[in-house]
Amino acid sequence: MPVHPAPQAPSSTRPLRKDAERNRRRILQAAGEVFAERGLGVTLDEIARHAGVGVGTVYRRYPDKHALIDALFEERLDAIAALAEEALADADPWHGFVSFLERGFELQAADRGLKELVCGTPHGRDRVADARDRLKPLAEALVSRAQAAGALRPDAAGPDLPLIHVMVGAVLDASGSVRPELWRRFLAIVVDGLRAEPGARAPLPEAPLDDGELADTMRAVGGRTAPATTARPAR
Amino acid sequence: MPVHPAPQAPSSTRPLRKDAERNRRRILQAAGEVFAERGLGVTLDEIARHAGVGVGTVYRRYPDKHALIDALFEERLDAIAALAEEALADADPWHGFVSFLERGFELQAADRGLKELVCGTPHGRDRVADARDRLKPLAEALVSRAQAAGALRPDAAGPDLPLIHVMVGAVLDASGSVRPELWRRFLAIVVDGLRAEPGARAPLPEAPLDDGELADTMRAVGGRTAPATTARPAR
DNA sequence: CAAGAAGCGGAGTAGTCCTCTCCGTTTGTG
DNA sequence: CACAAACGGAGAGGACTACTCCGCTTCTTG
Repeated sequence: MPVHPAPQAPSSTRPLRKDAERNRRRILQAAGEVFAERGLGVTLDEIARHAGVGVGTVYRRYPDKHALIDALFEERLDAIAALAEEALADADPWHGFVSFLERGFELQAADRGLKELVCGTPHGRDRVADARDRLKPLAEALVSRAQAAGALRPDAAGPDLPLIHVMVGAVLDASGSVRPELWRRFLAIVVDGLRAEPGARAPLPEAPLDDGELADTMRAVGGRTAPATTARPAR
Repeated sequence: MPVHPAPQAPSSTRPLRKDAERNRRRILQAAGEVFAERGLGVTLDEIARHAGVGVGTVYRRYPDKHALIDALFEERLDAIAALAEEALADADPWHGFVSFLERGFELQAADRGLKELVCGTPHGRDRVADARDRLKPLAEALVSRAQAAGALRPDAAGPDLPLIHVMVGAVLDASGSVRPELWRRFLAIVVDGLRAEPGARAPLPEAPLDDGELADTMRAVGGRTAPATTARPAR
């Protein structure tokens, strides 16, 4: 296996050749676009084509797909943690809580690859696990602060948040290409269900789907039949 | 486990040979069990093994996988429509509405194949489309009856129901093997969000996940990286 | 402005997984 | 018992994907 020196080698080693550096940028940008649009499942061949380089070039720079994903999403995962901190600084605990959810989904709606990373795709590995660990106490704080303020129902809990992401994320996946903003409607329902006291409910955003949209959406859900949990009962 | 009404060739052709008939039953039962447990993605080889017959035998009886699924799930889809009619007969419109959701998810929690069929997997084809068409007016009625009674928020709509299935179904998929009943907690949140007026909220059922369970669950979500909307999967 | 190092492209390899076929063998039936 | 019906399961064939290899091109450097 050929050596793959520092992927971006900012310092120590001598700088990349001009064309190599240009290609590195192209690859990163292409990967960003393609992952965002079609998810982490795309092949590196596809990214290479989009970047206008050969696959070999991609593999020379990033030893495998995972390394590329890692390099690409590091900052984006930081952005989510930053979101939580921002929300925690919000004067109104409930508003902070809700806007954390909304912002989070906005990011995910704009980037399918990010969504898959957040929702536990195996590609994530360490970097994502780190991000999750960093996020956990923040989410916990967000929840208990909103509960202390009497706005969030007291029987909700920190570990419910990831599942809420799973739920609304499923709507995103299903309807994303049909009505990109539909998730707001269902997040609103969930958020209303999380309120401690139902005082002021805003009307639901986004009209319900019409028949045609619904048909398209349901077709998208099962895109393909899930690969059926392999025989292995556990890890 | 359920009844096996008229096989499929009750009249015209002459009855199957004794062993053939026995195998037909075995296959159907094995398919029921395996699809329920692992989803529609399992291979026919696997079903054959489970049934104790060769693949050839399965293919002789059912020209392809789809035909087998069709034969197997017809009655189960009817059961869901029956559920809706039952719910419509409930004296309390809100209770009818909620119990329709609950019963529906109970069925799906017990049968992963059914869940995939309901949630728009491509395998369904005609039979499922029919079932959906039959269900639509019933769901619509369930919704407007509950709204007329002032129990369901007026800005909810019939076409929201399938998406609610998608949402809660996602929780089912994620946590099914870790905490099979967790969906009840999130369905409760959603249902509380759908209430017109928040009078009597019951506390959430099912404790939130603990850290270990959460980790297992999130690992299950992205089981595999979604195959990235292919350009044209063809047919 | 050479010459050799660095980089490139993309066909090809190897691996996985799945559906469905074929045909020699076994079993049931009249 | 004869012969059609049914069986089993190896393997053909197809789809896809991650990654490698090596002859050719492009930079850099003295």
